[in-house]
Amino acid sequence: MTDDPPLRADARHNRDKILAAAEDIFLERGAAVSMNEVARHAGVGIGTLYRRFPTREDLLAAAYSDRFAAFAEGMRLRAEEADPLSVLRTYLEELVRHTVVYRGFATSLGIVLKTGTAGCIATTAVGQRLLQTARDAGRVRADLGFDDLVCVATAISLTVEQGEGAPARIAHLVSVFMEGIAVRPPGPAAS
Amino acid sequence: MTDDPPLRADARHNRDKILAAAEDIFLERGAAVSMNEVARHAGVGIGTLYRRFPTREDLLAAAYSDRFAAFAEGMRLRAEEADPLSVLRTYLEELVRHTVVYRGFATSLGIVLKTGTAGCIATTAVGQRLLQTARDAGRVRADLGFDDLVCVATAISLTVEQGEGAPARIAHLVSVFMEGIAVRPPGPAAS
DNA sequence: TAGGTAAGTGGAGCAACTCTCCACTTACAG
DNA sequence: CTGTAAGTGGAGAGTTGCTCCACTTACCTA
Repeated sequence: MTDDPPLRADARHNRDKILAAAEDIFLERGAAVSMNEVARHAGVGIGTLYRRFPTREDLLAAAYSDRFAAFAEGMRLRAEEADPLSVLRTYLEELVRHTVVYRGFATSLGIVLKTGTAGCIATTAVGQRLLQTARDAGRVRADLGFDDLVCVATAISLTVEQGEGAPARIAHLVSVFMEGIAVRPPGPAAS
Repeated sequence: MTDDPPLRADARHNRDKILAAAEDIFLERGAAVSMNEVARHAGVGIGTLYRRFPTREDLLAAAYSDRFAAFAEGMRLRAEEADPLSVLRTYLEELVRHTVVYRGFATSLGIVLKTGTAGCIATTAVGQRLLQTARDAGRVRADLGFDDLVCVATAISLTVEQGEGAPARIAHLVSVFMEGIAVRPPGPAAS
């Protein structure tokens, strides 16, 4: 969409330093770490940081871009699988798994996905496509939107973060969302 | 649990002023408003506010206590109704409805419910009881805990907040979680 | 009714944060 | 080599959350 003018060599170098430092420090101290600290850790001035990444979400999105791009590509390859519900479940589980990599990232997920980073665009696009496929196959309620999926991923990430044992809990909560709370009435088992 | 010593008359009066101001200002500006502003609006010093409510969650919980207490009492009266699923659905809907009263409260719901306020204790207790009843009747997944319900309520509150038209959307999302995302296999319609 | 005292008060002040602005520096095209 | 547009860093303004403590006051006791 926006093809920004190419960066000068020194600027590009600083950008890389910032991203490397952000990755480090977000992993270690969570996504709410102060911008000053990121700048100091990267060895650049605070002004430089803000010039390149005007908001925290921009920085988070950039730091996540590769991760999200790889995730989206992986899901794209599975998009044509036989069972669209199972692919959708995997998508949700993975999205949460990536979200909880940085502690405190969950609350920003919705905003970050809208920043327009390559990885975020790809993640959104493939998610919408998986949902559409499942909907077309009549396997998913017609009134379910992609925003609902993001909402669910956010909530699960939030609880997983502030609770203890993670991976099993993610699968469990995704399953609650997929299968519902109520027990299915015992009918003829359809495939 | 903790039966704190009774407050002096002036302290009690200030506490009431703070709660009234908090209610006002949370309604108008959301749950993230600054503590300074709450104190100013209440006409007390910031020190007084912090002495009485050491954390924002404590203040939120206190401001919500009456609301939650009334809600819990209402649900308690319906606990013996014939259909435990329908009561549980109502519980979820109401919990969300109360949560979205203050914009930005959703993310704190889990923490606030654990603060030990009378209303919060009652709300938790009645929710656990409704869930237990539904579980005993085999109408709800056996692996579903109260924390999961809170997680669901958080998720719904989050999307409702940032979306538009509210009450229908709440009912819709609650239904998504109650019945699941997947379309039911077309079988003989069980009641 | 007075007086001692523990409880309560308010706000100055500190530390930490976000973000802007601009005087200086530097890469690079011509 | 040089002009200049792009880039830099950090001082500083404006907000917060929260503490601390010199003062004030309600309430018990005699």
